[in-house]
Amino acid sequence: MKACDYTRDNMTDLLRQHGINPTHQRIEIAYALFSHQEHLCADQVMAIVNAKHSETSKATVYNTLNLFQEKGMIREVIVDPSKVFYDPNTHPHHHFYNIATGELTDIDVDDIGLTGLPQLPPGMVTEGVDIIVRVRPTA
Amino acid sequence: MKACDYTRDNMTDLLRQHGINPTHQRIEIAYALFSHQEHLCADQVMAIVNAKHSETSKATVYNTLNLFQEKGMIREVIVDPSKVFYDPNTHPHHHFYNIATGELTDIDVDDIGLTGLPQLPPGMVTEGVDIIVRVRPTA
DNA sequence: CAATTATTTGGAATGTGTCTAATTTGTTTT
DNA sequence: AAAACAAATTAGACACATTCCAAATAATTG
Ligand SMILES: [Mn+2]
Ligand SMILES: [Mn+2]
Ligand SMILES: [Zn+2]
Ligand SMILES: [Zn+2]
Repeated sequence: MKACDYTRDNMTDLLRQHGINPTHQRIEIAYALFSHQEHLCADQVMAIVNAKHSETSKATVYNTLNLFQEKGMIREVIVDPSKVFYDPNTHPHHHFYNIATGELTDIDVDDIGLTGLPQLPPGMVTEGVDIIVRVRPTA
Repeated sequence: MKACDYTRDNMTDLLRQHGINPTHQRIEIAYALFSHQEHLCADQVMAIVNAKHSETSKATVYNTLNLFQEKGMIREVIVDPSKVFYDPNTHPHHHFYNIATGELTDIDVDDIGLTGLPQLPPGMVTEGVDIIVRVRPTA
């Protein structure tokens, strides 16, 4: 799917596909995340959605991002102790994290090989593997 | 160094080795982290240090943990959006994160192999690579 | 000892994120 | 369509980790 394919109508379908009732606010929040194709935190989403006229409350932005995540429509990225980033890319992938700017960049999981992880204790299952490469501009 | 080798006297040396002036509070905080050999967050450190009589303020705990980290004596682990964990193990290594209990377990870096990381853009250097394996008890 | 510097401290402030009870919106029933 | 019911949104209070600040203490220097 190309970036220009992320229309509000497509967001409505996407929401339905994830069993989420499409409302004005939910469509706008989904559109903010998917049309930008970026890793955004809650207050950035809020700023985008309310850019013209204030339309969506803080509570709804947080409720909705958590709902999207529970339904598997987006993913959380934990790299910054002060805020959560939300990622519209739910395919398995990893991240470069620019510690100077806070910018996140995807790393395709097909490219990388990871071996030698110790066996899990019995009764444990892997929920996911996150690789974060912290980078910074040369001093 | 064995666990029983972490005495308060050794902490004094360790602090000096990192260019940190050893004070009562700094020695206690270092001792809390190194003698436990665990991943602790700020309020756990505070609880340990003040277990008997309240001796160290919240501000000092935070100041000191940040100082230790800047001087490379300990390391931050970012896995939980609500709090930072501090790790007395500064050797390169990775982590299991039990999302049910919040417990962190080290993974030795010698055991694992990681290949295929894309080349960095020019002017960028890698500061570190963190691999976090999120695990949970079988449903 | 006096002066200076380093460290610690309580408490206020900041910033994310959650909670709650009231309102609005949407849907179903009669 | 009006009433009843359910779902979603909202403002603002709240919680909590962390930082900030200016005053108090402690340690060092001359
Ligand atoms: Mn969440
Ligand atoms: Mn920090
Ligand atoms: Zn991503
Ligand atoms: Zn560790």
